Amino acid sequence: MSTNKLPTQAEDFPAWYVEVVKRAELAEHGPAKGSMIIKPHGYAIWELTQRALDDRFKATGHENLYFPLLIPMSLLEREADHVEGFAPQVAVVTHGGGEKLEEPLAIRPTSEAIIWSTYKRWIQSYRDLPLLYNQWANVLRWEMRTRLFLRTSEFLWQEGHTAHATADEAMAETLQMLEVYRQVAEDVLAIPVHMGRKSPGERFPGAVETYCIEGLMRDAKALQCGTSHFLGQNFAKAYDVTFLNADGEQEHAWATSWGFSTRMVGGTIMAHGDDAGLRLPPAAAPIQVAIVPIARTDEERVEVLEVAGKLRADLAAAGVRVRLDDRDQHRPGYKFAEWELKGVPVRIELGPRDVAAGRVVMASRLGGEKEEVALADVASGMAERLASVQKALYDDALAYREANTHEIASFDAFAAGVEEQGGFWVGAWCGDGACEAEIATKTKATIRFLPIEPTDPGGPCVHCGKPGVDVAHWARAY
RNA sequence: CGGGGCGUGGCGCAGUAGGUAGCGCGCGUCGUUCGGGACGACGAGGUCGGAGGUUCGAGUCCUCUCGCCCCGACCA
Repeated sequence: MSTNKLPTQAEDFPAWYVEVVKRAELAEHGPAKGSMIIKPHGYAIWELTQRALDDRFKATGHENLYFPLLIPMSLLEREADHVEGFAPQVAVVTHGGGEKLEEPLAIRPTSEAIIWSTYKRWIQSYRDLPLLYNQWANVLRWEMRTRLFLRTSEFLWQEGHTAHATADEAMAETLQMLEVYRQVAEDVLAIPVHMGRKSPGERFPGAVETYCIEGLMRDAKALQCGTSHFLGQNFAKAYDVTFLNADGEQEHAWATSWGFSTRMVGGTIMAHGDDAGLRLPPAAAPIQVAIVPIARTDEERVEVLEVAGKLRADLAAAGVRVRLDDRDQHRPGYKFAEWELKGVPVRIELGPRDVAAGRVVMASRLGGEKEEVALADVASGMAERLASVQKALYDDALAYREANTHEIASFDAFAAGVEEQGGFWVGAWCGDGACEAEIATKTKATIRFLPIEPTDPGGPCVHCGKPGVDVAHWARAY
């Protein structure tokens, strides 16, 4: 690991980000363009996120299944908007077994096509509905520009695909999963998010409505953190999925899909990190507590490690993810810096003086003074301590977002403000896609979201002056 | 696709007029160290992205080629 200083967030945020990802051993570039090797510390963050999501999926009645990576091109091409939206990003397998394939196979950029072509066989009657399924998978999108975690050509995610008998039920499902995403983003990753609706221009290809959770990163740029789509009957029509309702009539099924990806590991880094590196929310921290033993002599080492080992066992028994850093090739100062870089929320220093006094020295990744805590109280008080770190990170991010959210007083102020300080800019929008596009061209800011229910802004569009029909949050985004 | 950059020990880099490859970190052994990124000694490790060419001789010059990264347009 390099011991040079990190670039600071203020001088070069993108460089800071890449360096943190690499030095904290979250991930590195794979050999193929835009690909990523996720290392154990990064993957463990993803695993914790996965578990939090999966538990909630199960609790809301969903089951996991798995569909194939390869999709025959003809299948993918059935839904017009969907094809048009994804065509430029699809990688295609043309050869296999040393020969050119009869029909090229697309590597899934998302799985609506293969899933809905299959649902056709699974759905006959309203009694077969709803289908509440989710899959954990990798997908591939040929991106022009990539960034570790935030945008890689291949990424890991979950994609839920549900089928319903009525539009109302499908819409309720769409919003329910959006709420699940909000909970995981806020309660687990400690990233405050807005729940909203995408403008037609930002909608998922093939969706009737796209809802999203949207967060603000430490550089005042927005990040789309998860999306939940109400697909209407578009896919059922494209893939001919019909069912007989209770009145004996054929109907097309109603669909939703929703996804949350490894991008959020990047979001967690950018929402909380500081100039010393990562700051992980305890709920998503692979290691919540690192114990650094300190000793000079062999006798001290034996004595300290014995106490440290017992402390580790006590913490583990209390349900804490704890690491005893007993590596002897590094001195304590090195370890302090490393665990800070890796974002471990709480560090415990344990040396001969502490052993003698029956206490430890505790340091929070959030800063402040080191604190002496009686050995006997460490394990019992840890859950509460971690919870307070979790809350503090969330509160900090929320305060940052509030401080970087602005009402639009005039278009010029908006354009200048978004350029100089970033953040969310809130104001009235006329609902016209052409106007939206012009704003994007002029400011590089896009509508990140509209309220879930259209809301009268009570004034004219901030750009064109036509009557406003909705309240928009604009920002520059990843 | 447009603009820029880079391919040389594991990582980051240097490389003289073309003369047979070096530095820092890391790695191994030993010793001293250990409460905020330790130090010393010794040691291991490279057909310089690939192919062709010029030359007595190429990391270095020429031609071709492959790949990756960064910045913009596309996107979770």
